[in-house]
Amino acid sequence: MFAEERQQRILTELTRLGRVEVLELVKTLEVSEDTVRRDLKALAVRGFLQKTHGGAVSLDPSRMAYSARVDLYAEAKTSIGERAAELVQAGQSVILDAGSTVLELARRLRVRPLVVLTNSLDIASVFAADAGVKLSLTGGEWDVSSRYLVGASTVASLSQRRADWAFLGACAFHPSAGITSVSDADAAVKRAMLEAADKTVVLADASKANQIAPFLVCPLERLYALVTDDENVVRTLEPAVRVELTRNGG
Amino acid sequence: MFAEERQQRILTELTRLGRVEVLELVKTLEVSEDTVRRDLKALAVRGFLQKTHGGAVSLDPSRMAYSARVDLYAEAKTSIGERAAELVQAGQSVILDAGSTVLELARRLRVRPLVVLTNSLDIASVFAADAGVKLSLTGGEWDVSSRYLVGASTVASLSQRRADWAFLGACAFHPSAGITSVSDADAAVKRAMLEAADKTVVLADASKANQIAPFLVCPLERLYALVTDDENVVRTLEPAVRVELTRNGG
DNA sequence: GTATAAAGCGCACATTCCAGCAAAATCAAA
DNA sequence: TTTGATTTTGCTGGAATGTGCGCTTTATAC
Repeated sequence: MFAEERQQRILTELTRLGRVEVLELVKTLEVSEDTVRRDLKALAVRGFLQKTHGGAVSLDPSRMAYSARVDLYAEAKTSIGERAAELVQAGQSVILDAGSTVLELARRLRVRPLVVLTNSLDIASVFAADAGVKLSLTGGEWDVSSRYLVGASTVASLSQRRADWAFLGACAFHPSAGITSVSDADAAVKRAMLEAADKTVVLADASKANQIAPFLVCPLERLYALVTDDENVVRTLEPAVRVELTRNGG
Repeated sequence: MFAEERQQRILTELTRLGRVEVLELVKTLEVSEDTVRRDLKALAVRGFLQKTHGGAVSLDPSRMAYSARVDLYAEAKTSIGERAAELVQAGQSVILDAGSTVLELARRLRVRPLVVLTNSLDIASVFAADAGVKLSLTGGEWDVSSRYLVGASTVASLSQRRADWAFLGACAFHPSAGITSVSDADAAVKRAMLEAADKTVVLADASKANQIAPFLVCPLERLYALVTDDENVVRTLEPAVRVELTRNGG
């Protein structure tokens, strides 16, 4: 049995039960403990599971906590958020999409006063105790796995607002296909945010580059800018859209 | 059971109830006190909770104030929430007003499946990771001091929904003046909740009895029941409204 | 104040992990 | 097939980690 086959079976077991033990896998796969540990280590590095003493647990958001999820692009997200935060000036109003990259932006938005409208509970809680921020939430139905509010109610509350900026996150983007999303409902919310804002900025790390998802949000030309950490993006996307590179990138 | 799994369960319990006790966890997790304390310490270092003598409390900025606040009526609120939770059956839909008493109710709502609509971020976060609950939020503007969403947007999103129950909290109530609120905007939201629900229940500890605030929510006759811990309320309010007492199961 | 409960510390025991090594398997080309 | 380089696997001993126990210190309650 090849290493790839073993690791595949480990992942299957993991999604089925949410946890695996080294000694169990030794019996099931008929290999030594070391081999199992090496497999688990390899899978952990690739972000497929969380190692523990004696085994591993799933980092599926539904099985494990959101906070325990490891993020391979954490560094990129931080620098992207930092760069995007520089765009906003005191007294302006911003619409913040859900997503970990936008959450980083929210944490780095230091200017006050500020008007914030978001569909993310995580982002809302960043500002919840801040008297310098006028915070609003869109209504909507809570998506447990993606942790955002979506639906007709979300779109409706966005349609009655105006803002200086909209910051969208976690999209797929592509030179010709533009900004796309994996979810119909998410795309609708993003479009509503875009409509409500004067200028729209998309935040996306390198993993989102040259990807196409089924549901169109908007063409690249519609954006004010795209903030990323990937140098190659500048070549492929400009001049269709202004690309802001993070510090280390350019 | 791996340490990660234990800590995960501690966090789940913590977001649900806002607090955990070492001795309870010892029984639940079937490990020694030392192990529980080590888990709590590890989680505290990572910033997931605040250790206390005998357990831990949630460090969520929203709950911090709650747990740190000296609340003379904490016990009453717990028992009121517990009593009110008994009214709800699996599969029903509930509208939950903001407020510490209703938050206690939310924590004790164990039946699933459940449909929840609320204007409180604190209550929303109780259900945010629960796949058995279909959670929605009203939109609206965030009130920093009272910690709820209010405004035209809140009322509008309520007007498009129906629910089996509405649970309102933190009102003033009076035999002749009925249910009243100190805030115009809050009263409007409460009225909208009342309109959207089949049956409305008001949760109020003894401190709210015989009080009159400037803005009318509804007369007592409009309610399905009022849940309180104050025995005197039965005499003064019945038969205008059905009163559910916590102590003796009235 | 004292009594009681909880927290912290060091220890021992068991388990798990890891680095290095050598054997075995795999592959590429002569 | 043979040869040699590379990868994978299993083994061994030492290091690290997790857990529970007894003890002392500290905090809370009365």
